[in-house]
Amino acid sequence: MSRSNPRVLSTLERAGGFASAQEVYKLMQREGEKIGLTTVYRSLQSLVNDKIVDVLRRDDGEAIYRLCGENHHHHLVCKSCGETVEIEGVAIEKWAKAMAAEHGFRDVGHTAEIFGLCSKC
Amino acid sequence: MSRSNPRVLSTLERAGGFASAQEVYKLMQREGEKIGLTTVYRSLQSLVNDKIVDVLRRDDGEAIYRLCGENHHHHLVCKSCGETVEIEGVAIEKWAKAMAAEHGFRDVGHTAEIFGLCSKC
DNA sequence: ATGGAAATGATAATCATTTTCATTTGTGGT
DNA sequence: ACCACAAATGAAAATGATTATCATTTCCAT
Ligand SMILES: [Mn+2]
Ligand SMILES: [Mn+2]
Ligand SMILES: [Zn+2]
Ligand SMILES: [Zn+2]
Repeated sequence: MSRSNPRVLSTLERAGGFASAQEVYKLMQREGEKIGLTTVYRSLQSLVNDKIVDVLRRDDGEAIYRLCGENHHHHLVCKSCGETVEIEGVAIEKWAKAMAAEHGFRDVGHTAEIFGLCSKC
Repeated sequence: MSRSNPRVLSTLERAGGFASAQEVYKLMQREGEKIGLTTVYRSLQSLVNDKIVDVLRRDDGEAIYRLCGENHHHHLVCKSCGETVEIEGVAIEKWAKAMAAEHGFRDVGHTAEIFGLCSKC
């Protein structure tokens, strides 16, 4: 495994919201940064692995990345326009713990996403 | 636009759960059905359009389809041995609806998985 | 300086999905 | 039956993101 190239993270920060690997790459090129597409992919994957960035998918399937808040949260995503709301999951946390306990599981993590149509769509 | 080939829907029903276009296609071939991959894609898209089928994406980006309204469940998976328990998610259902309402989302679906170590591992 | 490990990036390979387009099939009128 | 025309079909090629290879470069500890 490789470590994340700091310039990739810096570019993603500057990008503001979500950006795909291809977009981050093009951005860096426009700004004169010398970097390979492969390294951009590797760095973003590494950042996701370290839970420093979130990854989701556009409707067309392209993966998009964005800086993640430091606390654990879940997502409410619009299927149509991609608008994303980070939501709290107190109920989910309890549910996950209860289910794990009930079936004798330990060291559990969980994933939970809600998707639908936002008010604008 | 084209209409959905009924054999595709029938196959997706028989698959029971999620299945990708490629999987539906292979399933039909194995069962001796004569159909083209293109028609499978077109039919699934049409079914999604008509809200007869839900579509979401696997981690690897492949689109997976399932019948709408099919009573879904969630999974508790052991990271070590792979043992899987199907669990109820009443708390999750409520949480998803509440979050959606709070943020003005409609027609929402959700995914939720719990993973950890089972009692044997 | 030197050797090995890690990082890099150009290139090729993968693979799901979409596009083309020629052919087949269905339908309705005569 | 015959014809005209629209819809459906599917083989083949194109697309495009992501991943795998692998030779080269950069780091780093000794
Ligand atoms: Mn997030
Ligand atoms: Mn549920
Ligand atoms: Zn929206
Ligand atoms: Zn186990």
